[in-house]
Amino acid sequence: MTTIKDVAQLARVSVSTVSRVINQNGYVERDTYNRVVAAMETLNYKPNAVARGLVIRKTATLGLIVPDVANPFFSDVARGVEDEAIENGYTVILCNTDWQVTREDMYIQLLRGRWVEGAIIVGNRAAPEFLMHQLEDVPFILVDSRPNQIVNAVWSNNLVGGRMATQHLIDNGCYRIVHISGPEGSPSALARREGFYQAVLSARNVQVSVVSGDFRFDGGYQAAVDLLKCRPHPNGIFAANDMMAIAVIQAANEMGIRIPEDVMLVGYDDITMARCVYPSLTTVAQPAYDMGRTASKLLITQLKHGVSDLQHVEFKPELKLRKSTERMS
Amino acid sequence: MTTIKDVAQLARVSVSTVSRVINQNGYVERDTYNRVVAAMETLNYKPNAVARGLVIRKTATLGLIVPDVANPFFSDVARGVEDEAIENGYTVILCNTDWQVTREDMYIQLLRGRWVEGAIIVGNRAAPEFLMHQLEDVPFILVDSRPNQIVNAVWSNNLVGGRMATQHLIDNGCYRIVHISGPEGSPSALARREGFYQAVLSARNVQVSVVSGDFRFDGGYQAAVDLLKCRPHPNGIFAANDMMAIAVIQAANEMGIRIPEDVMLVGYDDITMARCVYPSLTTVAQPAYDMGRTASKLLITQLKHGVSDLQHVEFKPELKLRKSTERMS
DNA sequence: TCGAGGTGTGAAAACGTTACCATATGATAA
DNA sequence: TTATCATATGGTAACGTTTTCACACCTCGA
Repeated sequence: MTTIKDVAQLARVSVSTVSRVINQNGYVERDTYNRVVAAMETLNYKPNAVARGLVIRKTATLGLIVPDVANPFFSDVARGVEDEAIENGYTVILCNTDWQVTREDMYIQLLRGRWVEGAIIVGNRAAPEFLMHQLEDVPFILVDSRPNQIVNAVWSNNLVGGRMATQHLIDNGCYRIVHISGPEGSPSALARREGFYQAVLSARNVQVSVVSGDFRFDGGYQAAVDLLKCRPHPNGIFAANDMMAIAVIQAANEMGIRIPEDVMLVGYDDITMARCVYPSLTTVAQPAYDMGRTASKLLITQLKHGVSDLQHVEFKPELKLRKSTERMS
Repeated sequence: MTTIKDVAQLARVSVSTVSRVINQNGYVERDTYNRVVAAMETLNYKPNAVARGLVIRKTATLGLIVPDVANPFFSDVARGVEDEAIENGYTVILCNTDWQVTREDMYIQLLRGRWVEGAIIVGNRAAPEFLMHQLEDVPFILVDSRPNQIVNAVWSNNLVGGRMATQHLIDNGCYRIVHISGPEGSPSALARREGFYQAVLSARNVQVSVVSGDFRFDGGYQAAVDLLKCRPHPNGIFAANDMMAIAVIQAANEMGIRIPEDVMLVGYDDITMARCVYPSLTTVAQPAYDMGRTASKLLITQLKHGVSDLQHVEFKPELKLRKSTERMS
């Protein structure tokens, strides 16, 4: 490992001078400059960000914590965050919690220990108060969280979304409706389920139940198989996200159950694939990329201009009608 | 920001003692220990990993660079890498290059500057020699790269895979075959294209062409629309990955072109969705999760037991036959 | 000729931590 | 009694940077 000292020695100058060359500040003679640059070149020297960070206490890095990168919604959010960050000279450290609270906590420690300048936490499981305590002086913003009055957040209204999805099933005549819920502890999953309850509560003659999923294909598949084995099986399913909804389609296909004739299906997220499956999936859309981008922008603004007021941005969910709930009459 | 000094002061001990408490080494009296722990608690003290890293030169962190987290293949690799890493006490910093060489380079600098102990680079665009130069003494392993004799690597044989996919189209009677290629600079895309050429070269009476895609849905969609507008349009398409293949399905659906009757289609990767689209997608499977996991394991073994011999692990691609190439006769 | 101010350079003190060495106390063995 | 050893703690030098201060040199105008 070559250090600034080695460079200084080879260039026959002090470390101060090398530092000045690296950071392009202070006076340094043309000749000296060239000598230093040449020395850095021959030694393949790269300044050590760890030591640098220790001194200047700036890292130009943002931390991004997501529950599951393999989920298209979250990876789109991540892309939005990253694009905005890079345009503003920040780099992004992405951490994947796999929906585990312990991993979330671990990565928060990691980020704080690495002195990220700000953090974006998507689908946080820990309470906002706890996060504030953990992150202490690191500004952060939540995405896809529950609305709350304590911290900055970007979210789409999952309560309304869940209600819309469910109401749509009811309006289409479904009367045995099942909700495949997201993982316990996911704020958006919780809100969607609440929306589901709100909708069915005001409906007449509707049998409902909720089974728990995990926002993953496999979990959704398992839930769907169990569900569709029942006699009589539900005639309306609201899956808490598209991955699970697509798993339902898969299971139904294999079991010879027709969608939408035998059972109608609504998903959530409107991932790209929702249009491509057969039958195409009715789903509640939320603008993942924009949400990420917005969160990133808000956080960066705060970093650049100091603390600001509490910022809340809400996106409106939108029901996309497709074949999986089309009436055949 | 509270430091070890603050803790020492509050607990009325020296920083050395606090350090001993934190790292659980050396002698420290029960009473002192408790006092220090209490002090850390009240101050909400978290050791600073930056400073720590500077001294002990170990970070227990791995760097993972992927071209596109939104691509299911890469996110599955990432999950594999991460699961293995965490089981071994490492945390993973994930970086997303968006297929841009500049970002890849930027993140390599970042990782090196942050003193990751090892790096896993997926679908590298830069040459291995360049990476060796850049990363210098940071051990690393390539995933989904070209086979080469210089660095450790885990890959599946994309050449054979590309050949298999193409041969399958030929065997099914396709005679106007188009390959939608992956992004320029992606090693696996390149190999698949070579496999394509090898297969068509040994075939008689086959018209071929190659158009370039980007491994993304949108790029594949655009390519597909252009392609299917031609008269006569191709009757066999080999898309370099499943995302683009699914985009082809989408485009074909919209244009009233039937798959497989009018045009047969093969993808690559066997992502979960490949089974769910209509028609289900014939594709070349590679075990993304296992590849990531293997790479991670290899790297960690090397880190723990010092330099080892050059390690190469090859996975065999496997053709999954589904409806998109089913003969209707 | 002198001082002011711009230019170029180096020494040394931070940053927050760990590791090593020194010192002190008490217990045990010769 | 004295030497040895385990236990407990503090002081201090690193780690690789940046930044501040100090000093030296040069040029220019009065």
